[in-house]
Amino acid sequence: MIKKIAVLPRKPLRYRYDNVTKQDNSNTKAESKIMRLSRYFIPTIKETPSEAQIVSHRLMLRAGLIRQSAAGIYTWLPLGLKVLKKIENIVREEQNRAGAHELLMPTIQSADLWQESGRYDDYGKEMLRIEDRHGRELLYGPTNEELITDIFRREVRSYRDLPLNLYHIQWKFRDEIRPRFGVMRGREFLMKDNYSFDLTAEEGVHSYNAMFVAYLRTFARLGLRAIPMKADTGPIGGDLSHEFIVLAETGESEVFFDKGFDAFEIPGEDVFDGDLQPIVDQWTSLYAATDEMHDVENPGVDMKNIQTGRGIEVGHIFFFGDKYSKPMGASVQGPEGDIVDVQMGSYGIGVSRLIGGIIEASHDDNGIIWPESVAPFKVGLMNLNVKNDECVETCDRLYKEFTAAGVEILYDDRKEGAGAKFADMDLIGLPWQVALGPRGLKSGMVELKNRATGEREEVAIDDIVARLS
RNA sequence: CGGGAAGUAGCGCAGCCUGGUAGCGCACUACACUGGGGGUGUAGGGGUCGCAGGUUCAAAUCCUGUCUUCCCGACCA
Repeated sequence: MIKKIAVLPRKPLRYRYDNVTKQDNSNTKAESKIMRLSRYFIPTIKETPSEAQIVSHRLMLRAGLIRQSAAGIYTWLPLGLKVLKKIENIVREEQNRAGAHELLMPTIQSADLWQESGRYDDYGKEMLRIEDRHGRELLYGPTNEELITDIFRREVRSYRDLPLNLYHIQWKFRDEIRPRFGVMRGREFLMKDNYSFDLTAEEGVHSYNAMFVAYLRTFARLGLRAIPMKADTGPIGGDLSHEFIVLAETGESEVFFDKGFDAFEIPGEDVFDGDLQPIVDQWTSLYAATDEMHDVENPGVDMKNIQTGRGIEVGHIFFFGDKYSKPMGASVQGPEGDIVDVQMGSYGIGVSRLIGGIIEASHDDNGIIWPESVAPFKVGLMNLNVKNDECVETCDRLYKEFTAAGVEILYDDRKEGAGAKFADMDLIGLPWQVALGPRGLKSGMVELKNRATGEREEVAIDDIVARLS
């Protein structure tokens, strides 16, 4: 049988790059045209979805951040994805600052490595196992110790290459018996995990300390109050381990911590060159424990100084020495020519879970209250009357000016009533709301509202862009 | 995995007990009015009742199986 094949013209294909390269590729400008709510995609829900039990899950569905795809598996809608990326970036910046290097390991792993470490059988049903067309055993990675150790042992031979700290931000899958609480306890989740390699235990502790400090800074930048608590090292093992617990009234577990934490300062960004031990010593000097570790009968501490609250675990750091390096042969040649098993630590932050944590810690009856650092947009501009030409013109102008000033702005130009716009804007939770209607137009003022405090003030139309830039 | 519930329009639900033309509210579409806190009216569109099998003249409704989702517990970033 002869198939007719379309013959391509002989003329060489020539792409015109000029038009593309001349464009301004800055995010703000590229996005500016679509940040009109009438053209954007934020499907908000007025009613409470029945399956969502906790406030962050409800608000994430209502504000159009996520939609459930299967139990514990979610699609990230544009607004949710924007927040996720912002969190991811803050995590990334602080990791880089602390000296870690980013790479990206795959989600699908071969079973071989896991058989070598012995965890293929140990991990149990929580690990999602897959078979490819050739019958090879694969798995969707629940964590990456095996892979990273394999990379390390293949590429690193000498103590001169140490210390080394590698991280990635990648989707993981753990087939939880019972996923719940939306993104807080999903099966698929985005996690930053990293692994430090050092020659000696002392240097390993230094790497641990760097991560400890990086975590303090990361959570603070996310607008969270996180307290490091001594953790049960559990199956991962090791001597040194802390959980970072974010305080939120609706947290999953009860926590007990010394009032003295209130006075501690978050380390500055230049601390990594110096000795970190005093910082870690300070933050670990006071009592702090989750209900698992806290003995109510015999707390071993004067409860008069202890406050209780609820918290959500958002990070966990471990130093476990040669627990994995020894069985997997991750060693280097030391300065004396001897072969030394490296000292390892691993450090995790639940990036997707953090969105839930942030909302749990920051919301009210009307919706989400984003900390400015992770807000999907800084400002929401509302045209309260789209039938009024002058309103439209003025709002369009403000929108352009905000965009030109580099302010991340969402412009509600929909043909909705004012009430609907206010309600959606509160639900979405942008830090600043700018409302302009015919009434304000007459006096030359817009209403500026701070979402967090609820404070409103009149600001001259001509001043508002500068005010929020 | 143990215990408990639920699958009917995009969302929230009624109808099932007692089998007989598939409903309500919100959302959606069109038009008009309204225009500073989810406004009003008129007219519309949309559902093989999770799936499969069985009983019956007839099944959303009764029976069996199955899948999915949610809640409580043990587990966990």
